[in-house]
Amino acid sequence: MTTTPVADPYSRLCPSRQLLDRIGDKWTVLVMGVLTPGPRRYGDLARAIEGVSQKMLTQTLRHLERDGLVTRTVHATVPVRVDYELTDLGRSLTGPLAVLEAWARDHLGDIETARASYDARG
Amino acid sequence: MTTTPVADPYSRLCPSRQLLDRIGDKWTVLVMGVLTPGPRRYGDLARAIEGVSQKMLTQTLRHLERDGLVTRTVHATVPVRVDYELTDLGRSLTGPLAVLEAWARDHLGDIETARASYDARG
DNA sequence: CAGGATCCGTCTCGATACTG
DNA sequence: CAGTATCGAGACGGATCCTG
Repeated sequence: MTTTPVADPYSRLCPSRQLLDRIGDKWTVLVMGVLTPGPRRYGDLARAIEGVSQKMLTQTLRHLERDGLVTRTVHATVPVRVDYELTDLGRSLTGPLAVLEAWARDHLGDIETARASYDARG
Repeated sequence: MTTTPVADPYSRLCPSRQLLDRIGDKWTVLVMGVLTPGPRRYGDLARAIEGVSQKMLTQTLRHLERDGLVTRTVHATVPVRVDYELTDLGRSLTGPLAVLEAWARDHLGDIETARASYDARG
């Protein structure tokens, strides 16, 4: 390692930022939440996550699969059946997500309150 | 509590999702990262976070202030001086963020690898 | 059943120019 | 120094139609 340019001190170096780029979209954490208890079929996911379109559900699952967080298994039955399941890597992420969720449960109300009083004043 | 409609089971109920809506944008975690050690001036933030525009830095700080995560203190000197500092609420969030960062440090490489092999095959 | 393809609105973000 | 105002590009997400 003769030349290891640091480049962008923050945008490159901050791992949280890179991670949030991957899980910060609208549906990823919801999908992972449904998959946490165990494998689910495509249709189950679609029904469990109310409001998601097929496009976004599929796109989210593809991204999760691409990043090695979820496996996609096609059963050659009639009709076709596709199961999605968290990988070990995916499961290792549920812990940190639970930490976030716990904080949110405890403090989202505070944010709501702060925002309300901020908006009330100006 | 006679009527407590659950409404959207997931999009409303998932606190992680709501939290990510607030910290999942491009600059928030970076700003909080710089503010974690202690108060910083506007210009310090701008210089520390390379690549951020004044517009986005200001907008991010306003949002953080609005949500009660950061305080903004104007010193009536010449020239003007403005300090930003994490509130107790803001500091309470640095723990969960550190957990995320730790996971990212340990596993972002795995994601990178998975993605590379996924792209290589198709 | 489990998607793929397409169109289109919205919202985020960056660049630029100007101000107390 | 610490912002504000405006404009335009591009990403993100939703609705719809079609397929093996």
